Amino acid sequence: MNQLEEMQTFVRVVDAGSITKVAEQMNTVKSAISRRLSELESRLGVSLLTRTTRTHTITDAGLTFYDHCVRIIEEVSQAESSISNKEKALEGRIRLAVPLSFGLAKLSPLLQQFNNLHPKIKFDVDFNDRHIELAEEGFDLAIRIAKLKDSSLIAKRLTTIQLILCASPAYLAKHGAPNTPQGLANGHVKLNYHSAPDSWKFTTKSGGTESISIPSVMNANNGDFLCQAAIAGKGVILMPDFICAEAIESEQLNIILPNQLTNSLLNVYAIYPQNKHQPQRVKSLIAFLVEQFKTSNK
Amino acid sequence: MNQLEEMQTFVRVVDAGSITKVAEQMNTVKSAISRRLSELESRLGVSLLTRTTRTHTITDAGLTFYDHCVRIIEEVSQAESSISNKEKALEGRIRLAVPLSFGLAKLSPLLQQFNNLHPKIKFDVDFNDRHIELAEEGFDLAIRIAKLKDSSLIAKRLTTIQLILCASPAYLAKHGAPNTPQGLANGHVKLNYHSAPDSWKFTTKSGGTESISIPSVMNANNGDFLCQAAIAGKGVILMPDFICAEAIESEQLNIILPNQLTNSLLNVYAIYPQNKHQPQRVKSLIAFLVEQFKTSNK
DNA sequence: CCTTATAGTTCTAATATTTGAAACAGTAAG
DNA sequence: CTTACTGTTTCAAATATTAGAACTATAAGG
Repeated sequence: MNQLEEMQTFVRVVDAGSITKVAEQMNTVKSAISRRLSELESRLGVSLLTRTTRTHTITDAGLTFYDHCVRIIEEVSQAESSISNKEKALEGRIRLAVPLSFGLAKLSPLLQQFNNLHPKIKFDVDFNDRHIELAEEGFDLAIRIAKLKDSSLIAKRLTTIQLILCASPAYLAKHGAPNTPQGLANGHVKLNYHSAPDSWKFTTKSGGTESISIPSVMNANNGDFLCQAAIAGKGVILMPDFICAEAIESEQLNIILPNQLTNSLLNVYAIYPQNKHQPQRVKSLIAFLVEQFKTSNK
Repeated sequence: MNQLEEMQTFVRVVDAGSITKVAEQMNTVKSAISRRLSELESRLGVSLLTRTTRTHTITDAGLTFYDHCVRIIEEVSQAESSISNKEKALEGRIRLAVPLSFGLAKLSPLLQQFNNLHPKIKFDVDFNDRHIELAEEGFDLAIRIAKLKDSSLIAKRLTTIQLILCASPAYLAKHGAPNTPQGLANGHVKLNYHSAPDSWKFTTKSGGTESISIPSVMNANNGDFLCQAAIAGKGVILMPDFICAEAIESEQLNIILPNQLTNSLLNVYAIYPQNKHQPQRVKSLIAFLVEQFKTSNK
């Protein structure tokens, strides 16, 4: 019982005035068309066509039904094509969740660029460091830093972030610039970034691992704030490169113990629900981000 | 591929928020529901629901599609129920073709009665003696007198008509009232009713058949007109009883050679296309006519 | 008027689709 | 950490649909 196909068949038979012709149009045999019509009439309990052996005339009820059918068929085709087109075209809205600092520093310009390429794609960006249930909150895509555990999501690595240990020249002048991890443990204080580990691990020149823990004089979940504090000489920070790069460049901050940190690399992932059918706009954005990060890292 | 069922399933899943519940509602198993959704999404090439293993959230596209679906389902149900009800209820229009004289004389009062019983049933009556292609011209029903050959139609005998040979007393006084068919052949003239045969057949007292042909001084395709002419003494008429009964009653016409005509009975049939599903109103009318003629003939 | 071609219906074997049941995978709640 | 529950997948069995031929009846053409 395929109501829609029955309706379609009925409409075409009325239009063409011939079961045989419709069978040809629809690439089937006349018996199939005949049976569909009978089926429909039986279900409705109404004759739609008054038949002689060779011709048929539409009944009153048939006429009424015909009008309904035409409209319904039109609406179904609209319903299907509207969303299919929308999803296949580079337009519509992308809901995106990004970490605050990385988002502002690194992603923001890329999104602007992407938007220039595809002006019909609108963004709805949530800058937030909280954990987000992608599927449940209706996000198309999220950017996450570091490890993820949600296994029903798909992750694509975009780039890496270098963690850099640094402090201001004034601070270092006052507390002494350490040459070894051990040196850091003597009298230094840190400004603690939100989800950072309590202790820092270093790879020594001999190849061993050393874990150093120093007191935190300031905690915050915002890297830029801590970076400002470090520039003001409040302590040592372990910061993603994109946050402190500028301060290092201008020598407001100096790198401490370069290349000695273990696991100083964080991965940045684009993660998205494992939808079988992803809107084209989302696919495009992911591809764009992958491409951009690839070239900018060269 | 049953699009409508897919849409229905999708809507119910969105409403209920659970595939399992919908499976129960629809008296099937969850695997069927799950497969229908996947099928629909594949065909559209779009994710309608973003799934985790235990829950799902509707996507943007899903939301759009949902609205369409709800409207379409509503319209389909309207389309089907509207005509089903209309055809099953005692309302609507009956297109009826009836012979002119018989229609006016015998049918007209019955139709009025029927209309009083079922005031919602409208009539569209074509009083016409021409041959009508029932099916092709969209009639629900026709009343026909005598034989019919259209085998794709169904006929139901309603009543019989008695043909009566008569003339006015004045005419008979002038030309002589015949006692035998042979007597009629001597100097009598007839007023010829449209499709009547050229010669009249009589059953003689000895049991034989006699065929008499007399000149026609007037031809017409309207019985009432010929009846008036006969009353005016213009000639002999062979008329259906319902046309001349009143004139005979009032002795404006006298019966000639009573009970001697062969085949003086005509059958009246209700004929209708052999639709498998006839509107209830038409069924009712046929039943009513059969019933009324049965009682009136007692 | 008869013959032939054609339209639609019905029947049946073959084919395709859909279902139901069970196994499976993953998550939430206790 | 276990249990209960949700949704997905798989596959044999049930169901529905189709193609093709035979059949009925009409229209058209000689």
